[in-house]
Amino acid sequence: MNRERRRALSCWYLSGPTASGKTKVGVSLAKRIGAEIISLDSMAIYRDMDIGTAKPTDDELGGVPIHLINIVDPSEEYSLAQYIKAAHEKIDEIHNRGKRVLFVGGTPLYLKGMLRGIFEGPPADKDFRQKLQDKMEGHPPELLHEMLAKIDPESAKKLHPNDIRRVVRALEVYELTGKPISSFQKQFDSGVTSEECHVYVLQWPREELYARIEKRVDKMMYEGFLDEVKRLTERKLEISTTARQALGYRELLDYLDGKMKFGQAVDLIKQNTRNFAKRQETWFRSLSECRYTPGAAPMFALEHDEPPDG
RNA sequence: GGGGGAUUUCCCGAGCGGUCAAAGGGGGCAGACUGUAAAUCUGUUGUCAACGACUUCGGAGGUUCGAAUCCUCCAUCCCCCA
Repeated sequence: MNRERRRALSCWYLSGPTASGKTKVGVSLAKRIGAEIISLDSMAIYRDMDIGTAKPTDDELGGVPIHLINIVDPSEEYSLAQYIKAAHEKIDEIHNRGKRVLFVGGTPLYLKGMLRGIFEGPPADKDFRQKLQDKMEGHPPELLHEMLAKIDPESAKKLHPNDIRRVVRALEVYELTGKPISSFQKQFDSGVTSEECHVYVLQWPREELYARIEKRVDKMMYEGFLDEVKRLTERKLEISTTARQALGYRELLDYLDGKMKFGQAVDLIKQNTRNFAKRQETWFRSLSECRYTPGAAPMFALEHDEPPDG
């Protein structure tokens, strides 16, 4: 196990699907263990996107420091690798201050990136992707997959021909490094057990979770979510593709573009959020590090579960 | 009061005598996922002792070797003329 991974595993984590109550529980947990919070959220990194990302307010934080929110402008793209790098820097900073680190958030890919590490690969290459797209003009998507099968049969076998994004990335990595992406990805498969780390996942019965989501979306609308999105569209800078795919924002953006009625947009936000929550849960199930705790009454058994040093 | 149209599996919606447990979409459920991830992709979805059987297409009858598809009556909804 390398140094990065050891460092990541020395931190505490609180995750769970959207609307599971992570912020509230996270803040109280942070206070109990003397931690600063690092947000584990792919959208809260954006400034000016507050209501829709359910960013914690100063009031909710009650003085607990939080990091990696409001660090990029909505016009900028952002990626997994950037997050992981920034997070590791933050961990060092906080540890040097003699505090513990508690990650709080619901982006499972980022969670896995912390827990299992990521591979040092080349960033996305827009030119390459553009060229590939031009080349594919008029050809069936299976052709890409066939191309991949020739250079990296292992990845091709794992990827569905329709999974164009991943097929393209695999092709891209090969083009840029001369090595198949499958040769980089081997290390992430095995994780430590939940007893060996502090990764907590808030859990709710599905029905209750869905009801909480509905309620929360209504609350966001009441708090002025639409105005927040309007303000975003009034800026000079275009909203980046990463930022505009945030739940709620994309539906409201479509509404403002006249693509649907307001009520439809709100219903869609609820629906898409429910689907997302379900996908998050699939992730948690796949990570051996996760320890479940009931969202309604999380218990952290601090007395006989001493946190690791550092 | 008269004329016309509709009723399909959780929802929307195809089907118009056999190849129909019934296209497609939505939803549900499950899975994948490492530089777009709150994204993207995949599988599954009547029941069962399940390569076969059984029950479904508003209800009840009928025609036919055979019906979700044709006929009759009933129910509900919609439209048009009064």
